[in-house]
Amino acid sequence: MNLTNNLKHSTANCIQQLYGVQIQPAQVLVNATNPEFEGDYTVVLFAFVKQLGKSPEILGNELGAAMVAEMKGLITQFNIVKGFLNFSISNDFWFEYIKNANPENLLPSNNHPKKIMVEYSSPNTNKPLHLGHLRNNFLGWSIAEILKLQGNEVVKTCIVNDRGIHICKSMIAWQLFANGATPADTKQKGDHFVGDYYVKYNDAYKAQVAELVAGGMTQALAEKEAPIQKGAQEMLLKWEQGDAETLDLWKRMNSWVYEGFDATYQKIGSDFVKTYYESNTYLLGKELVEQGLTKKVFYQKEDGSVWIDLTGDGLDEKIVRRKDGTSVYITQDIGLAEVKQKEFNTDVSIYVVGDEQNYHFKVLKLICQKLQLPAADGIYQLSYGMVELPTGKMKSREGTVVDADDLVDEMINISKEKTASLGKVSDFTPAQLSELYNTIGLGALKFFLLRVDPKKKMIFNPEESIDFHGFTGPFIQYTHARIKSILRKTGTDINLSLNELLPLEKALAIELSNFPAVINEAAETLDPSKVAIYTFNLAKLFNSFYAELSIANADSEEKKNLRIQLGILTAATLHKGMRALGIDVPEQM
RNA sequence: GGUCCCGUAGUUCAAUGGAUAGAACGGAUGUUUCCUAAACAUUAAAUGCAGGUUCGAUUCCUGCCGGGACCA
Repeated sequence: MNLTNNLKHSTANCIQQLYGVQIQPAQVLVNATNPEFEGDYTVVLFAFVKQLGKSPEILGNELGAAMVAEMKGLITQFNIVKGFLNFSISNDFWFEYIKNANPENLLPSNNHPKKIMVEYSSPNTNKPLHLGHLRNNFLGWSIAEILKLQGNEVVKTCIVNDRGIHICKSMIAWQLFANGATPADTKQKGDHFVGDYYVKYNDAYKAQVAELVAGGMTQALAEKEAPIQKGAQEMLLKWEQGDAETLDLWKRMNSWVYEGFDATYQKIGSDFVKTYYESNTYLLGKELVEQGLTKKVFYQKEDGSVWIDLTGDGLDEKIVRRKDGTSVYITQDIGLAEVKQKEFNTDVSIYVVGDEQNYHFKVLKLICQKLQLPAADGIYQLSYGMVELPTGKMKSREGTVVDADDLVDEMINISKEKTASLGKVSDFTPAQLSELYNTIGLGALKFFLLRVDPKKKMIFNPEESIDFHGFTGPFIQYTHARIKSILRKTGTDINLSLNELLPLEKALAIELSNFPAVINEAAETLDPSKVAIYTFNLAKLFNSFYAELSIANADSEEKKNLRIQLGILTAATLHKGMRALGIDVPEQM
């Protein structure tokens, strides 16, 4: 239990003893004391003033005295300002904390570990990954890592949308325009190669429509009649009928795409325990639709289509099977939820999916609940906002998509230039340099996308967003490298003896002690930005400490050892925190 | 038409109903005989509008204005 929780329990306890009133510890608000007042932690009393019929002054005095008595040796004194009860924590407590903290074990304890699935990435096979996918991948990976740090068992999965009309568009364009070319021939990454044919399809389609319109056809009709469009539809039909030639081409082109994806995933550090393919799962919901009809969860309309009425839950009616018997998007998801549950039997299943699908997931969970599927209650969408450009949304048709591979490469290049201009790593081998550029470039990118509350849409400005100063990954990486550099010089073989703590030393100890609570909070709210903000604040605090107080040349051996220990703990915490974001921290930079 | 989300310094982001709304970038000014200046210190600058609830509202409620998403 951390100190904040201790204070909450003690507050509840003392109120119970003094006034016989029951209060839940969770109701007690404990904050860090505002720096302009004396104290370390503050209990906010206003909430209890009315309930207990006491003025804040009297309540504060009685409660403060009782808590000092109860937590003797821990709390040294208290003061009251309006309704704020400020407690000072003893120097010895913080010293003991610093002395006993184990840099190898900084994590929260968890008595109720869960088995949690995190599904993320979810690409289409007709286009390469873009900036939006990067946010998804980084979020998914990070939240999985944070949940692991909290002590849970995590299964990372991916669903690949590998079928449908959009894939057929790439396929027909390839047949028409490629002359049998392959990614190997053109020395192109497979996903980009296939994506280019998707673009070529759209160009050809537009040209054909324009031609038909010029020949006197209406726009609407032309859009239906364009030969390439008809070709794609025929191809989809052949695919569904299992036509061997079509399937061969489909497999061949998808394998190119997967090769490209794998390269990107490896570069950005995404991995999966299991990858599902929609081509294998898209029929799975059908059985459940039949069951739902029997259970009268669904009903059939006169035209034969199958629906569910969710108006009682504040939503609409939703179709789950078309009149021609084909399943819709949500039917597939119901089937997949069931399959995943059978395979992994998880307590919770988190889907990392953009907020444009909020409604879809609300419906999905409701339907699963009404069907009484075991997976139902565990379904949770980690909904994240769009990444927009200063000019607005990314639009592939207008060529304003920021390509994931391009962006990653650019970040690495910038980190290379920046590192070279500082000239601090002249002793690195070429391989070490290359690794360092990757670490810094990806660190900057990941941190940039993860430092914002996932729920909010964010703006990415290609010119201005790339920064290596201030609230960035490289700032924290630099702080870590700097600590490591100092520790290499001072050594880390130390013996700690009791010290009076200076304000900056104490502030660092307090900040360090918050780490487990931050991990818990990030895990509970599925919000890696909490970890990003925390690591930044810790690094900033250490940099102030560093500028103010010398470690290697401290006034006394005791001080030196104390500060070395603070350095060890800070470095370890930054390392753990950044790893939770999928970011490495270099030993030197 | 219905449902949902979002409006905070010039810009990008913070702030479980709590003390004088924090950071970063950009702007201004300083700090390098001493442990990594990708750093540190000082400084100017913001809650869309109008009501309401509350001891206290960026946060909750209502209306309006502006931006976005989804469902037909």
